[in-house]
Amino acid sequence: MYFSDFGFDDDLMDGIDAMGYEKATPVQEQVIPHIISGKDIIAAAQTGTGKTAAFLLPVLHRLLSESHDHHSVNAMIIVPTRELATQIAQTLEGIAYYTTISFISVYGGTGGALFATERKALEAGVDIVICTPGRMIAHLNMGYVKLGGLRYLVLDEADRMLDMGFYDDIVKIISYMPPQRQNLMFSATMPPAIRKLANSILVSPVEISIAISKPPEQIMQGAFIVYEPQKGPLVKHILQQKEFGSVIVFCSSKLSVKKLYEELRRAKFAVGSIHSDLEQEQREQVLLDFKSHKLKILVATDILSRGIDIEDIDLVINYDVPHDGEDYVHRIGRTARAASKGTAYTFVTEKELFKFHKIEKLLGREVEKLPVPEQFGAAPSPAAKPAAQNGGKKRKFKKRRPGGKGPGPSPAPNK
DNA sequence: AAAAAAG
Repeated sequence: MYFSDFGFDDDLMDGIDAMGYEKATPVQEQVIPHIISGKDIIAAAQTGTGKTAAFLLPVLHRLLSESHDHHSVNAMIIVPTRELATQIAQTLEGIAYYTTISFISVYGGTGGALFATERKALEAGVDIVICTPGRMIAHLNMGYVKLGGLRYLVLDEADRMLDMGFYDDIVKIISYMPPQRQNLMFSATMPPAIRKLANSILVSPVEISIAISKPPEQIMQGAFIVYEPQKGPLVKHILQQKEFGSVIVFCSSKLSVKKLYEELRRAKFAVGSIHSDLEQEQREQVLLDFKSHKLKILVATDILSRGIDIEDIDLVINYDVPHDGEDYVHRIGRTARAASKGTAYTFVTEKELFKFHKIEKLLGREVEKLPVPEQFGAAPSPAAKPAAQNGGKKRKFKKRRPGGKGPGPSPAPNK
């Protein structure tokens, strides 16, 4: 199906053409007609599937083809991270270029001048607002936000937002909205908490499921089973191979990001880092530098694992094993965008083997174990299971009581 | 079990 088949507004079509969009993705094909017909939607869809345009285009089309209140916010898109808000605003800027639609992104970490600009827009009315929850609540608390004409609510990365503890914030923001509105909810996964949220805000929604929780086939996945001290030298070794262009190295904590960033910086790599301890201005600058290839390597927390679409990343390194399979899929999905090829390496220490096996289970296949180059010394055996191999080290798990009954675990004593 | 988000 082509975008010209949806009957979009002419000015909107000009923007679509200018962006080079031609064929609709499966998500777009399924979601757009329902949104145009006014239905509430709950969609299981991952990033990189064209999800953003799937909700932006029909909402824009409806705003353009129906009369709406110019002295109110008309559509609100709530997202989990500031970077995602910025990215959606950029996409919107492109496709709405030839239209009269006004929009603003509203998120924290920015100074007084920007806050005042946000306030003006929210007070005077703006067609589309893209926001993170905290900053929106700050504005709502001041009482000047005009939501009387709000007719569209989009919750993007809903599962992520709940993970981050935004449930109450979302409910609070919605409590300011008129009940007559169209609700669109997008989530990579559909755990019970998402169902609950959906039940409480969606009205007889159409359910759409496209996402299979699997990474694209064209990503070459590999894992290095290593000892912790081997990680630093190994990552430098890989980064020195000149065949890679842009690389993202994911760590599972801010501390780990900071340490690795310092180590790579001292080794004279063109490296940047991004995590929530940085000033918003730095976060944005680093991302710009990375996108413009001034920085070839970006060390990041999971702040970048979801939703962020950066072109030409050909290698993702998981310096730490991600906390769950979903995070893994999202992280490595940063590479091989738009059907290009990509490589994803994961460093797995003995401690993380169990976690990694769980991820492989979710993937439904084993990730190839790559040999650690000899110069880094002996590595743990890939077959090692934390419980099976403890080469002389202290046993970490509890000994079964001698009189213990049956094969089941004995009750753990309260320590 | 960690990240992110309001100052």
